[in-house]
Amino acid sequence: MEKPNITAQSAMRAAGGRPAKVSEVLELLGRRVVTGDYAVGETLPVEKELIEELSVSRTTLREAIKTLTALGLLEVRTRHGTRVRPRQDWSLLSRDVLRWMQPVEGVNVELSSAIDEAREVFEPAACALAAVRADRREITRIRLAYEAMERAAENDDVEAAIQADKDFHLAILAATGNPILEAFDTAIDAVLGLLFKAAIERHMESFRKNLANHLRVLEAIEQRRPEEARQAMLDMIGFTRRNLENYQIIKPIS
Amino acid sequence: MEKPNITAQSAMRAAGGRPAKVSEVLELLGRRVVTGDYAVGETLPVEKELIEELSVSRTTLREAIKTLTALGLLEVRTRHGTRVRPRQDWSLLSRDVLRWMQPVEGVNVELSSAIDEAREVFEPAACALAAVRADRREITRIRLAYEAMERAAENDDVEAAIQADKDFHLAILAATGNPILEAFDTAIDAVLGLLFKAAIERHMESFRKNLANHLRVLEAIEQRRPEEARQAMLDMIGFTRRNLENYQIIKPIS
DNA sequence: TCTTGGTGATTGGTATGACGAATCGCCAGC
DNA sequence: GCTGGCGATTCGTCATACCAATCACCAAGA
Repeated sequence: MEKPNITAQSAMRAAGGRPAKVSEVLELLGRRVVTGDYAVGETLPVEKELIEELSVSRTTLREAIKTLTALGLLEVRTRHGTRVRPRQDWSLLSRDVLRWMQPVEGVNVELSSAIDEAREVFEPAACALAAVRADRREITRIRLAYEAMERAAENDDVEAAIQADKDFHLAILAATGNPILEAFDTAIDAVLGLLFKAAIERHMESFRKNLANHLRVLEAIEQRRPEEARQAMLDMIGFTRRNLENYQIIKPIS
Repeated sequence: MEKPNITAQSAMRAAGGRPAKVSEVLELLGRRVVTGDYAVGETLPVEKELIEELSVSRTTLREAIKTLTALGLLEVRTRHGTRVRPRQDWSLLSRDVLRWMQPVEGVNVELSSAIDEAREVFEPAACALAAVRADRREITRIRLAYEAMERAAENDDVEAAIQADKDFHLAILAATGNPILEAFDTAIDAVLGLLFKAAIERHMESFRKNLANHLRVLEAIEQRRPEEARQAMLDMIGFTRRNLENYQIIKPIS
């Protein structure tokens, strides 16, 4: 049902229960980079200093840095040190990077707005594709997510509502059969949780009102009507956008 | 002008000129995973065996595996070994992963089709956004790329044509001001090269015919007409798609 | 016979120390 | 002042060791 979601976050505890050191270092350095603690273009302290500051072995430090390099945050050159790469090279669709970019409390309005704008681009198209290509299994998954939303609405269960809403969108993405579009699911998964949580907690009623939009999407996909599905998703995102703007979780379109 | 493009590929040679060992191991293991040499869900040989097979130290092997883990290809659990994660978790927008997924000769039709389909989704939208938001600098970059395309057409310079065409599309993406959309530039950069190369080499004339489409996009952006820009890009992609289909570089829409 | 408990082997996680290669900065000599 | 070289710096790689968690196996006891 759920994918493993192996991220630094979830991997932070080794089987035993103690936090894994590499993950700790990764989290710390990753956050320092995205928060600008180490500015773009800046050179990080040399290995020796970081080892002393963090009290870890060189092995551990280097493994963490290898991960940050793979995520596009850092660039290591022999003898020149470790530097922060420009923002456009960061893997913004990585769970870890997205998490680091969100403040511990609240939301990153700039980033959330960008993701919401991207949703408006991808999700209607994904719906249209899903209406054409989804197999029975995938449609069932979408329907189950919708039904879970209905139950959550009845029970006033915020957590379940968020989860079901996310599942609904992820199921549609998965039904496009396009692996490139599916790559976007990380952003959906990582951020819709935040956005919806902020919105739903403020006003569960808006979640209920949005149920009808979801149902339209579902039915259009079931009936193999791509253009209706596209339009329904567009309407839904518009509805959501207005809510998010009202709560200042995202900023209005420029 | 050009971004550093630090990938395993380019990092394969350390400053000296000798290939870096970690990168070699990374390339080898990465390709084994995406080619299915190590199947999804399968457990890789234990560290000791890989060390012996590849004749590298444990440090080197583990740093390579750390990178593959960050790219979503592998998952390491203490005492359980290293396993290949399901395909939908792979970072398809990473240069390295995309490269591994393309055969050494020719193109991966499935993947190329998916990327082309994704382009049709986000590039028209990117054009519309660029028409609204691009600043003078960004518009200049787009125009310069267009002019480079014209020169390449005059000179029958295939390499320059490919590069300029890529630049044109990347410049538009960069002008959206949306970092999430920009994240797809990796896919564009890594794959348009392949696609265009295959197409242009076969028939430079189609590249020339496509110039007018590019000009329409450029002018619409300069004149701040988002809907015209969107439509122009849609037309351009349709034109390209027909070519690619003819050459069986991608498969027809389902 | 089945369960329970221990015990050693396996496997990844971390720490250390060492050496190499490339490069930078400084200083001496021309 | 310029040039050449030498030492120091810094990352890349290697070898080894120990730890913790877990698994497979076996033996003792109910």
